[in-house]
Parts: sequence; C-alpha cells; structure tokens
Amino acid sequence: MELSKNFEHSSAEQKWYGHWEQMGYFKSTPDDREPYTVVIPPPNVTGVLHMGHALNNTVQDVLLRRAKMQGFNTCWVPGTDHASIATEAKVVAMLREQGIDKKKLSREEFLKYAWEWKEKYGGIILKQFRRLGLALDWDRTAFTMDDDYYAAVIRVFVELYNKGYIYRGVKMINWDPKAKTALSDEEVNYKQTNSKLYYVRYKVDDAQEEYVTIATVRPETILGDTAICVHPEDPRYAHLRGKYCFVPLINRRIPVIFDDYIDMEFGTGALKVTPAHDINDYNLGQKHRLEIVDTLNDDGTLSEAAQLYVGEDRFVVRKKIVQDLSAAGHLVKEEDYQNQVGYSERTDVVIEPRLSMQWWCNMEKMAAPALDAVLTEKITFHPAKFKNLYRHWMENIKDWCVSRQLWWGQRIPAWYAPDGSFAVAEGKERAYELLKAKNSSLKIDELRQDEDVLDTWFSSWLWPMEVFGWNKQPGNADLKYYYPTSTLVTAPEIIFFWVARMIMAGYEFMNEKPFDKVYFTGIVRDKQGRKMSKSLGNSPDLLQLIDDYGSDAVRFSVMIASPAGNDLLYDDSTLEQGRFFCNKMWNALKLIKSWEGRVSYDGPEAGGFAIAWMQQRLKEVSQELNILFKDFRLSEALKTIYSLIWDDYCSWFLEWIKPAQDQQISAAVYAHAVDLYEQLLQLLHPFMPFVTEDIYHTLRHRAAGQELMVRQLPADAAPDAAILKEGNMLKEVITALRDARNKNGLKPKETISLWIETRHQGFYDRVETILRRQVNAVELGFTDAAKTGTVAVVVQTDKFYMEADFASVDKEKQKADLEKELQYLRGFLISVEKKLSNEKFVQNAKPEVLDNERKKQTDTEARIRTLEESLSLM
RNA sequence: GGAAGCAUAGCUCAGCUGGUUCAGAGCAUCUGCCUUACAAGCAGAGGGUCCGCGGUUCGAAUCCGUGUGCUUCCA
Repeated sequence: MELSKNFEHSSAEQKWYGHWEQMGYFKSTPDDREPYTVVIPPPNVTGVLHMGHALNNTVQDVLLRRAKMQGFNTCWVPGTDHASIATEAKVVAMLREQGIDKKKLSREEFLKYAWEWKEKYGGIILKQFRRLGLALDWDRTAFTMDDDYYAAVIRVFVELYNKGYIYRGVKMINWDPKAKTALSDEEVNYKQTNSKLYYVRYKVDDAQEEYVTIATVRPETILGDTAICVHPEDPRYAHLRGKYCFVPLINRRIPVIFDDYIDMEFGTGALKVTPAHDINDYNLGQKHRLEIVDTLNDDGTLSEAAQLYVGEDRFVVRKKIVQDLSAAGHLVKEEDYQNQVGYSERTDVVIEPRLSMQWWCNMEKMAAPALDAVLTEKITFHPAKFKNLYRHWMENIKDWCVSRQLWWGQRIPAWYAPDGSFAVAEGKERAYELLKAKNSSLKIDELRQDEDVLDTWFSSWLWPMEVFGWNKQPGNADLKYYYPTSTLVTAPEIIFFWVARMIMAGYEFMNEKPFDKVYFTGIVRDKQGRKMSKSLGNSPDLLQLIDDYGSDAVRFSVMIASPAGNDLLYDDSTLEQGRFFCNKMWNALKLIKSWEGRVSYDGPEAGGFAIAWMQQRLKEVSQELNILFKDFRLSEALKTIYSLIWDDYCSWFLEWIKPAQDQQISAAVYAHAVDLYEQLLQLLHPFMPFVTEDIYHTLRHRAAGQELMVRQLPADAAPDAAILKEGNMLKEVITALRDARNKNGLKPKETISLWIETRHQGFYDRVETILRRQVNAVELGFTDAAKTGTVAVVVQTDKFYMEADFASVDKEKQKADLEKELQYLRGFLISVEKKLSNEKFVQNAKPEVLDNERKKQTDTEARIRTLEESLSLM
C-alpha cells in the first residue's frame, strides 16, 4: 500500500469518529467495573463552538479517554442549557425579522416559536463537538428544558419553598432594561467607566436665597429625589435641621435629613437621596421613611412619575437635563470622574438598580455543608487556590434572585387568587386545594399562574443528578452507579454561578456531593492577553482551524499551552507545532512500513540495545505520566509524550535500529519497533485520538474491536536504571562527537576513525554498530593512551580520539573549551565539598541528598582528572 | 476600598514537597546539511543578576517580608 506524503486529517477524522460511534465506544451502561463519570458543563443552547469550549472539552476528553484505557467504565454526558435570556433574545430577533412582534403573541404562541428555534438551531454546538473528537455518550444527551428536567426544577422550587428557603419579596434588584428582566448579582459585570460628576444646587425653602449643592453622576434621577442627606456633625449644614429643599426643574419639596452614613469628604458632603434607583439610597429611605418615586419604566425610559422627559431614554435624558439644569442656573460645575458601573452579563447594557417584587432563595443553610465539603477536601479543587475564593463567597452568601421576567424557562409554580393570596405547588389543582382551605368560595378558574420563569442556573445546578433521572426515578440504577460523578472541568468564571450551586444542590437533594474533583481550566486569551469574547470578536473560527490544521492539532495546541489552572495564550505557532507533530508520526509510520518487505528471519540479531533502552524509557515515562495525570498537569504530560515520541523514538531509537541501505532488518527488531510504536501511540491517544488511531491501524491490520481507543494500558513496572543510564551515556557521546565534528569543520559525509580510552569497553562493544553509524566512523578501536594528531573529546571519564581529514583543527579553541569546563568543574567541586564538610548539612540533609552529594563529589573528581590528563597531553 | 495571583532566554511560558550532572520547552536567531521517513525536516550552537531590596536556612528561581510593575476577582 502506498502511503500518502503527509497525514491527511480530514478523512481520518471522519472515518474514526464514525467508527468509534458505530462500535458503541462512547456508550456506557452500568456494569462491574468502577465508573468514571463526567457531566459536560452544558453549553448555552444558542452557542457556537469557541476556544473556551475547545479547551474545556478537550481536557474532559483527555481525562475520559485515559480513564477508559485504565479500565474504568467511562461515561460522559452531553447536553445544553436553555439559556433563557440569550435564547429569548434570539427568538425575539428572529420574529422581528419575520415581522412578528413578540408583544402581540400569547405566551403559548411564543413558546411554540421558541421550541421551533431550538429544534432547528439548538443542536449546532453539539454537532461541532463531534469535530473535536469528543467521546460523548450521545444517547444520554440532556437539555435543561426536557419534560422531566422541567419537572425536577419545579419540584425543587416547591420543596425549597416548603422548607422556607424560597420567598417572594420586594427588594432592590439588578434590572436589565434591554432584556427587561431581573438578574442575579452574579450576572452583573462591573466595569471602570469614565463618567462626569455634576454639582447641582437645590434651593432651600427659606426666605433667603440659600442653596445646597450636591454631587451626582446620575442627574437624570434627580426627578426621583425624595430627600437631601447630610452628616449630623457637619457644621456646614447644621443650620438646615428641619428644613426643606426644592428639587430643581420640578420643585418637589423634599426634607433635609441627617445620617452618619454620609461621607463628609466626598463631593460637597450633601447627598441627594433617590430611594427608587440606588441601593444605598433605598436603605436610607427605609430608615427615614422617605417617599419612593420610581421615575423609570422597565425599558429604561422615564415614567410618568418623572413629570419631565417622559418616554425618553435615561441616557438621552442625562444629556438633556444637564443642559436644562444649566439653563436654569442650577448646574454649579461638572468634573471628570471614574466609577464602577454595572453591565448586564447577557446584553451588556447598563444595569438599573430597581425595586421589584421577585422570588428569592435564601442560601445560608445550603451553603454550610457545601462549604464544609470543599474545606475538608471531600471535594478537591485543582488548582487548590480556588478554595479561598470559594470560601469567601460561601461565607458571605446572599439571597439568590431566581425569578426572571421572561417566557422561555421553567414557569414559576405559584398561583394567585383574586385577593392576591397565593400558593406554591407542583400543579394548579394542588395550588387550588391549598388556597381553597383558606377561602372556600374560590373557584379554580379564578387562579392565575405567576408570569415569570426561573433563572437558568436554577435548573443547571441540578445537572449532575438530573441527567441520570433523579426526579423521574429516584435512586435508579444509573444514578446509583454514576453519581457522584468523578471530575468536573470548568472555567473559574462560573465557580459561583454553577460549581458552588451544584455542590449545594447535591447535598440538599441527594445528601451527597455531585463530584469528587473540580478542575479549573485557564481563561483563553488572544496574543495581546485579552480575554477571548464575542464582543471583541477576537476568537478564531474553530471549525476553520479544524479544517486547516486538523482536530488533533487544535487539541494539541490548546493542551500544550494550558498548564493547570493558568491562562492560555492562544498562538498559531502551537497549532503548527501540532500539525508538524502529526506529520512526524506519519513519517515514522512510513519508515517502519518501508521495512515491512525487508524483514529477515535468519539474519543476525542486532538492535538489542536500542530495544532494551526504548522499553525502559517507556516504563519510565509511564510512571511519570501517572503522577502528572493525578495532579492534572496535563500540558506537562503532553510535553513528556511529545518528547518521548519525537526525540527518543524518532530521533534516537529509529536511527539506532535503521538497517543500512539495501540491508534486511531482523524480524524481532521489526516486531519490537512496531510494538513500541503502538505503545507510544496509546499514551498519546487521549490527547490526539485521530492521528494515533489512524496510524495504529495502518501499522498493523486489525479486526474491528481492536481499536486503540479501547486498548488497555499495562500495569506499571519499574524501569531498569542501569540501561537508562547507558542510553544517556550513548546519547551524550554521540552528541559530543557530532559537536566536535561540526566545530572542526567536518562535513556529515566525511568519515572518521575513532579510538576510545575507557574502562567500560564492554559497553562500547555492545553499542558499537550504533555509535559508528551515528558519528560516521569507518573504524572504531580502543586505546590506552592519547593519540597524536587527533581531536580529543571527553565525555564523563571516557576519552575519544577522532582522526579525520580535518580542514582545520583549532587546537587553541579545543584547549580553551576544555579549560573552561575544567574551571567550572573545580568550582562545582568546591561547592560540593563545602557542603559535605559542613556538619549542619551532614546532620540535617536527607540521606538520599547526602548520597547524591557524595556521588557528585567522586564523579566530579574523576572527571577533573580526566580533563587534566587530556589537557596535559595537548 | 477589600482580596488573590503573576514577574524566569528576543517572544510565549514550564519548573511538583528548598539540595548547582535542573535553570528547561516551543517559537525566533546562528552554523552545517536536499543523509536512502520527514526541508512542515536532520545534526549542532549561542542566549538568562530566575523583577529590586532585605530575611529565614548548611543551602533559595523555589519559603517569609518589603518595594515596583502587571492581571484578575469582590464591593
């Protein structure tokens, strides 16, 4: 079979993903094995694949595929969340394009459109996940609005209500005027913003022409002012006790109140109080029983209560009112000012603090076991630094605003009677029973259900239990087997949105943690260090990258640059590195395949040393990998495998066993070369599944069922340190001799004769073939004394004399190099001796450290002697 | 305002419990090679006051304090 010049990723990707799926390798059902379970952080149903998904899901795939090779029954559950705000916005926009106004639709009609939209576009991201090669159990695909999931959310709401955790109340909330809904505190992003501080004077209600000047960044809220507040100990305002002022432009008469909440240093020391539009003002208002004038509509325009600018947008009004205040002589001055302004996480418009009747969930009781689980490491965080952040949030947890003024989502199961009383229950009939007990004349048709839906996170916090059917069939076999799940992989940004709440829900409803470990990935940034985001448009098109570079290269790229928990700077060069790596492996395959027809069963056995060494390297690396995986040091694990394949296997091993031109290769050596390559491919497979599977099958014909993906890793075995040491020595000798050839102007094709002065002749006898080929020596012999007219090279305590047709031999340079090294070694020896003669060191250092120092001493002494001898003979 | 993290080669970053055969990788640079798998490659090389200062220790890139610079989170 003729192999293509390079690895062709697109055909391999299609072929193998389909094959794995067809073989049922992604599926999981409970059995006798230990489970390894992962639930995907459900992407937004409106989402498209971006860099963050690629990183996050590749990590999960790597963990899962490795666990599968270690004998676990692996189960990875895919799915999406319904993303109420984002989806509703998409559907509204789609309707607008079709000329349909949402306001003219009934709830049912709207939901019909929303479901149509979801069926049509909601699976896009899951299809894209397939391109990444993710080993997801597609049969288990879940959605947070599935019927049973919906029921679970309602059940949880009712249970928490009955426990007294959920309540209804008017509070200051974060209002998104674009989405026209309340948001939780977590959905607000504060950004440093350049604003202006306006100084506005209010006339005091007095015979004299007296004014009080306040400073504000939001002059448009003046129309809702219901007091002026000053500090009780401020001498500037002491005389205003009991007085009133007039709000400019509308002349509302408002009291001057005194409260030590005021910072006398800020602005003028006088504060305008707008209880309807600022949380602190609201608190002041409650304390001083102030009137509340709500001057804003839900879309951010001014309401009738404002009297002026009614129906105009808040930011338009800000400009207008400044002009009008100025014209009326009330604007004293304006200053540049930087402040933090809250923006909506979803729509990126400025959040409006607003008093509103909402549903709240008190989190304190649920937080206690969830905090304890992390602090006592029943659940471990990787990296552990996120424990602090988690603790801080959990210890200061606030009530969660769970209602949203939308249609797309789980509708709040509360029913209202005409008199305003209400009942929370899992259905209208049950609510009716509850209400009827208090009001026997009530008719069921008079009940009206709450119009609002629940926060999407109020459904996704049930994800690890509900994807296994917690609600439908409590304690079912799947739930028992797969829960708690093994590892959750997610971004640190959603530690509060999701991770913390899942832990709380797990303990509250399952009385058990949702997962053993949480691995936090880094944040993906662009070359300038900016976070990749839709608004910046700096995220590359993932599907295009996969088309161009291949899925394996993309996976390589995100994994190699992603040390545990640190940010990932996206860079094309790692993408290329990944693609080059695929080709390197493909070429190694081609080389091996080219030997297939040259196998000899009766030739002399050569290559024994190379095979023994490579086998030990494999064992050594396998042990290292176990530690790296245990600590989630995945980028290091990948680097280690990369180097094992490229450097050890391709650059050294294959060269060492390569038959000379037109020579045959022994059957045993060939078999070992194939065997070793298969094992290397297996180690790499979790990171780069397509190229490894493809090469694995090209290397040797395999029946269906013999895929690399399901091959089991062998048990760990300790490597033979002596062979590894010999291998290192051989590499060191080859490199030193090549360096000497280079430095003395010898071309690769020019041959040398080599004499070795050593006490380990047996070693060189065993590796003679390799050594001669690698340094292009036609003759190799041993000697007891320096050879004149040669170039001398010292490696450890062995000396090498190279004879060749050198263009020019720079004796002085050689001498200088040797002397430089000698000097370094003498200094090194002194530092080692100093340590060993230090009593405290000898007493305190661990035995192995001490042994190591002693070994360093003898090795260095021997090497110094060797170098000195060489120098003296030059 | 409160808290956390980071600072190592020209660039982007590794370096786990302190121990100079551990200062490393990729990219970039330089030299030599179209060597019969691979020029998307091969063989080599150069390059760092491990941010400044102080401390702990027999010993510090690693631990502690402090200064500077940058980043993030919370209010």
